[in-house]
Amino acid sequence: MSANARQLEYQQSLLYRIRHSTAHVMAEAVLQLFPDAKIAIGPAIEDGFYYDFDLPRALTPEDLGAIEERMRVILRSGSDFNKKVITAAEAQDIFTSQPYKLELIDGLVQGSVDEHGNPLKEPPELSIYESDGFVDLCRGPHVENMRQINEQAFRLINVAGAYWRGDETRPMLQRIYGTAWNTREELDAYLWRMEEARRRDHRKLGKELDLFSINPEVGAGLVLWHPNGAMVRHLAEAYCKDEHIKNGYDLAYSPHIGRAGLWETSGHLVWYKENMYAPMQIDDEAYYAKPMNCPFHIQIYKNKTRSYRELPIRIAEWGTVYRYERSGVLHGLLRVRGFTQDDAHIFCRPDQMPEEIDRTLQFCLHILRHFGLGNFHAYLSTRNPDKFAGELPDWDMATQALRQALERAELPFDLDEGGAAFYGPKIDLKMIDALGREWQLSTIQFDFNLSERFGLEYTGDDGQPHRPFMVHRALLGSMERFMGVLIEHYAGAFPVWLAPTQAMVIPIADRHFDYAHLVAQQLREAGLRVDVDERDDRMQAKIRDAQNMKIPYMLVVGDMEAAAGQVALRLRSGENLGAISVEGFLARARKEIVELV
RNA sequence: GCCCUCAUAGCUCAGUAGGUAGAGCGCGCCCUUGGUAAGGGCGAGGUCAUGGGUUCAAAUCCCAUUGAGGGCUCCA
Repeated sequence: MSANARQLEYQQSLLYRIRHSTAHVMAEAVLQLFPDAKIAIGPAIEDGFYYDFDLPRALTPEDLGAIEERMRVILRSGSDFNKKVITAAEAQDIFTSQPYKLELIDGLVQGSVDEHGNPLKEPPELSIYESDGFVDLCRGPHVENMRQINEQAFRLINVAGAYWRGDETRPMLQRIYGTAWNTREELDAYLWRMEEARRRDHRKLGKELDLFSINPEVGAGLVLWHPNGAMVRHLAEAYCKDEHIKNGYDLAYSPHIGRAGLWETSGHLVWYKENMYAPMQIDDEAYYAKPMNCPFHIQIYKNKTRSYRELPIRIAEWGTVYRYERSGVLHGLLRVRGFTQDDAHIFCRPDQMPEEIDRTLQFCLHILRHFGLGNFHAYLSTRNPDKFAGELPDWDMATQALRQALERAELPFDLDEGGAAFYGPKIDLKMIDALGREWQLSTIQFDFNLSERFGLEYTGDDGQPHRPFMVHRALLGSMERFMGVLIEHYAGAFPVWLAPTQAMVIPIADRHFDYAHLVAQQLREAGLRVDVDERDDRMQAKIRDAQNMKIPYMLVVGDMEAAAGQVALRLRSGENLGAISVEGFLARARKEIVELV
C-alpha cells in the first residue's frame, strides 16, 4: 500500500475521529483556562493530534497537566458532537473574536485555500461542530459523543512553536501535541514504543557505543568519527565500493574546493548560493567549498571527447560536501553541515537510458537490502509545468523510465506530481528513523540543466555530436545520514559483518591472558576483529560490558578451555553455547558473516 | 532563522529560600584470581558552557553569545 492509500484508510477510521475530537476537547479546555486565547487549527495526525493557539503567555509543562485535567472534566459531560452547515455570513458572525478562524473562513469562501493555505478546486461547504458549548469551524468528521473518547487513553505530549499557516513571516503560535487511543492499554503501548525509540536514538547509541561525536569546539553539524564508528563506516563503504566496481562504475576523487567560475557555469552561485559557504581567496581568485560533486565529475567526463561506444560512463565518488544548513535544522547525524555522499553521475545515450535507470534502481535496492533495510517509502517526482529546464520529450522519456523501473521492481510509490526539481524528474527513497520521521537516503535524478550548461557531448555513430542523458544518483545518500539510520535500524547491534569488534576474548583470571592472546591472534589471522579484555575485573563484569557494547561474540577462556584448545562461546543475546573449538567458532563466525546475521 | 526548554566531573544526574559543589559509573593505585550481566578499598578529577549585569555574596536572579533538545520553516 502506498503512503497515500494508508493515509486515506486512516482518515476513515474511528481512531482518526477520536483524535480529531480530542483536539476539540483540548481547545475547549485551553479556552476555559485562557479565555483570551485565539484558536487556529487542530487536526488529527499520525498517533495523535495537535491544536495551535495564540496565547498571552508561553505554556509550561505544568500547564499541560492542568489542561489534561480540564479535558477529563469536559469529557465527563458526555456531550454530543453536533454538526451544523452554515453560511459564510453566519460563520463570520460566530467567530468575530477569533481572527484566525475569520482568515480561514475568508480563505474557504474565496474558494482558494484550505486550512493549511493549500489551493482548493472549489469552495467547500462550511460547517461547525458544537460540543459542550465549544464551537469550532470544522469539516469533521468527529465521534458522535464524548463518551467515545476514553479519558484514560490520551496524553498531552509537548508544546512547540509553529508558524501560522506554516509561513515563517506570520505569527508564531503555540502548538500542543497530544496522543489519543482507543484504550489505556493502547496508550501505554504507544508510550512504551516512544520510550523504546528513545533508547535506539542514534545520538544516544552513538555516545554509548563510542561511535561518533559532534563537538561544539569543532562546529555544529560537523561529525567526528571515533574508531568504532569509523570502522562501521569503513566496512559499509568498502562493501559499497566493491559492489560499484562490480557493477560497472569507475571510481573518482575530486577536491573539496573549486574556483568561482566553475560554480558560475554550473549555476550553483545563482540558485544554490545561500547553501554555500563564503569563498576563500587564493591568488586573487575566489574558491568555494563544494556543496555538490557534479561539476567535478562533469569535468572528468569532458576531459576528452567521448564516443557513443564508451557510454554509459558511470563516475562514482565518496565525495565530501559542505552545505550551510540553518542552525535549527541540524539533527545528530541525520542533518549535518559536512557530509560524504556515495555520489555517482551516469552519462548515457538515450537508447540506453531506460535500461540504465532500471539497473540503477535494482542496484540501489540490492545495496539497501544488504544492510537489512527494506522499510522505506518510494516517491516519484514529476515535472513542474511552470519551471523546468530541458526539452519536453526528454522529460517524458525520463519520467516514463523512472516509473517503469519502479513498477518492474514492484515498489509501491507515491507520485509527487510537479514535485521534481526544475532540472529533472527523480525517484527518492526515504527511510523512517526511530522516532518515525522520514529521511531521504536514495535518490536517482535526471539533470537536464547541467548537461546543457556544461555542453556535454558524445560523438554518435553518425559522427555528429549528441547530448547524453545525465543521471545523478546517491544510494545511501550520505554516509552520515545513512549511519544514523543504520544505527537506529539495528539499535546499535550491528550484524557480525559490520560490528566494529566482532569478538571479545574474556580471560577468567590473569593466568589465562597468554591463552587469550593466542586465541585472539589466531582469529585475527583468520580476518576477525577481536579484542582481549585484560582489565582487572571479574569475568561477570567483562561479560556485562561486552554485552552492553553489543559485541556479537564473547569468548570466555579459563583453565578448561586453555587445556582443551577451546573457547566458551556466549552470544550478545545472552545465550551461552558452552565450549567449542577455536576452529568450530571460526566456522560459525564465517558462516554468520556471510549470512549477514 | 523562528518559538519554547535546557547546559553542573569523561558519562548519567542531585544541588528545592542566592552564602563559592555532591552521588553513581568511568579513570588511577592497592587488595582480590573470581566460570556466564557490576568483588572490595583508597585516590585524582569541576574557572557550575562563555561574556556581561544585579547583589555584601550568583551554579542559583537578569541580559547577550555559543551549543543542545522538541517543533515550525527550510532541505532546488
